[in-house]
Order: sequence, then C-alpha cells, then structure tokens
Amino acid sequence: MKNHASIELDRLDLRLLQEIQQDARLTTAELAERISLSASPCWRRLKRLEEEGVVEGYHARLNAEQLGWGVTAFVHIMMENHSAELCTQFEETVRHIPEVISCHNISGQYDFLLQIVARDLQSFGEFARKTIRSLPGIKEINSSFSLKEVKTGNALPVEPSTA
Amino acid sequence: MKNHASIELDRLDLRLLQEIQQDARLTTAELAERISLSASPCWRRLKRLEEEGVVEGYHARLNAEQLGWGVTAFVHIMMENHSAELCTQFEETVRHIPEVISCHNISGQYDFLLQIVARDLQSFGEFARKTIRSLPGIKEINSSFSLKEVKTGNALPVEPSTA
DNA sequence: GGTGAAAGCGAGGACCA
DNA sequence: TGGTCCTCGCTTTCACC
Repeated sequence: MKNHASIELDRLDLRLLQEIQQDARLTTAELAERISLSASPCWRRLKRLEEEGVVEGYHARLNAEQLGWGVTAFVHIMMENHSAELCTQFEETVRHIPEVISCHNISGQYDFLLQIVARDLQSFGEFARKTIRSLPGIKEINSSFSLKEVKTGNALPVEPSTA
Repeated sequence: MKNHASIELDRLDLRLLQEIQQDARLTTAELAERISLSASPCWRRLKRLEEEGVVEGYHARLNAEQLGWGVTAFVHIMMENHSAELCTQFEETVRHIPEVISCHNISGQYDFLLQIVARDLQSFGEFARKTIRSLPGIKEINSSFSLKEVKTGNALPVEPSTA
C-alpha cells in the first residue's frame, strides 16, 4: 500500500471508485458492466486501486438507532497546552475508546473535534464526565448534539472531470 | 426495510455485524467461520439484518488525499432564523453538494455542522464564498480545518454485552 | 434455530491481441 | 492496456433435522 498522493487515475478508475464506494459488494461482473469493461481488466483495476491504497477498506454501514446508539454528539476539546507529549497521549487514548467514532485535530479555537455515540443523553453525560473530562490536560469541553442527520455516508466526491 | 428501533439481536448477530462492519467483503464462508457458525444460517442472519435495516449498506472507503482532496474542513453554520422553510431549503441544497461529506443539524450555538472536502485551501475559500456563504438565511460561518485525522472509519461500537 | 447438498456463478489466473 | 476462456470455490437455495 503506497501512501503517496497523485496516483494516475483515469476516467474508468474514477467510475469504478464511484461505484464501489456506493456499493462495496458489487461483483466484478456487475462492476465491469457498469463501467463498460470486461470482467478481468475491471478486476485488475480494482486490485491495483486496493494495492495503491486508494481503496482503504470495505465497510458495512450500520444503523446506530437500531444498535441502541440514540445519541450522536460532537465534542470540541481545548487542551491546556500543546505539548507534543500531552496531545499524543490524548490521541492515543481517544483512539481506543469505541464510543469515539471519529477524532480530528483541528485549527481554530478548539484543538480536537470528536464525534461520539451514546445510548442516551444520560449515558453521554456520564461518559463525558468519567471518560473525557478526566483525561489529562483538558482545559475546556464543548458538546453539541446531533438533532438530525441531514447528510451522511462519508462518500467522497469522485469527479471524472478532475482526472 | 424497517426503521423501528429495538430489533432482537443476539450475540451472534452482534459478532456478525462487527465483522461485516470491519470488512464488508467477507464471504459468507469466512464470516461463518469467524462467528463459529455454518454458512447457511450465517447467510440467513445477514439477510435478515439487511432486511431489518441494521445493515444500511456496504461502502468502499476511499483515500481522500490520493483522490486529490487535500483539505478537510468542519464548517459551523448559524442561521438567521429557524423557520422550517429556511432550514429545509438549506438541508435540501446541502444534500446535493458533493463536497459536503456530512451535515448534521446540531444543538448549541450553531445550527449546522458540515464536514467538507476541498482540493486545497484556496479551493475551500472559493467554495465557502461561492457555494456556502451565498445560501439564503445564513447568519454566521465558522470554519476549522482538520490538521490530522486522529481516528476515522465511522465504525459503531458493537458490544455483545448490551445485547 | 441448525445441517448438508446441489447448482449456478464469480473470482482470479493464464494467455493472447 | 483490454478481451477470452477456464477452473475452483463460493454463494445461494433447497429439503430436512
């Protein structure tokens, strides 16, 4: 898996990526038909894209509600200082907390933005107090709750125009 | 596809969901082996979970960098007022902008939190000015940039304990 | 709910243009 | 690169515990 940017991607690769991003379980034959190619070269392209790391993985998207995760929260965190040690420790800890769906180090007023799930508001409160607030070096926390998922799926735009 | 919450999920279902969340391309045979079941019942369970909407879809995760999306931004938006009309229009518009990876209606100071990708900072500036700022009813915008993806994948926790 | 088996299909490779 | 063919193993669906 290469991590270099700027891999050569032609129009077929991009169409393939678009399709596979929308439905990861497409068979090679189906995929081939959709991008108007025959199965073998289509399969080879996909393998190449996997090798190059353009395709990072295949995942089932699960319904949070039905799994009992009724609350999605966005938590902004400000650190007391920006020592590499403190931040690295924070990141390492956060990475291992399953309720933390995503975490970004961000620019601006706050240092980190976390997306978190919880069973309900009460659980979230407990989680915030026990698990987040108690981490070392945290100066300020600001939580917002998702009232409505307007758009999700985390699909990247794949435009043939930019090839 | 049902949308009701609280579907019956036993330990096997949860293990299955965990596996399929991590690797959507597992074959039924592989999946069955991992959860110590034979192929047929395993396949039936998966189908049931798809039917019930617990599994919402299968998606390839693509590498943003390699597709030329060098910038990930989090944009907080405050609306001038909260008229249903204005908000619905905003949501509908936003849903159709490919650069908008996700959008949540949130509680707190701001009304919406959007995750956006752009080729570079300059493109983002242009996008923010032309596409976002010009939407009707927007009072305030606050953008932060992702400096580092500490954790991603959007995997939900699936604990057998909560079954 | 679980097992076993049968039929049809796709993955993945060899090979040619 | 792309296309064709081939083979093995898997998916999928039975009928039956």
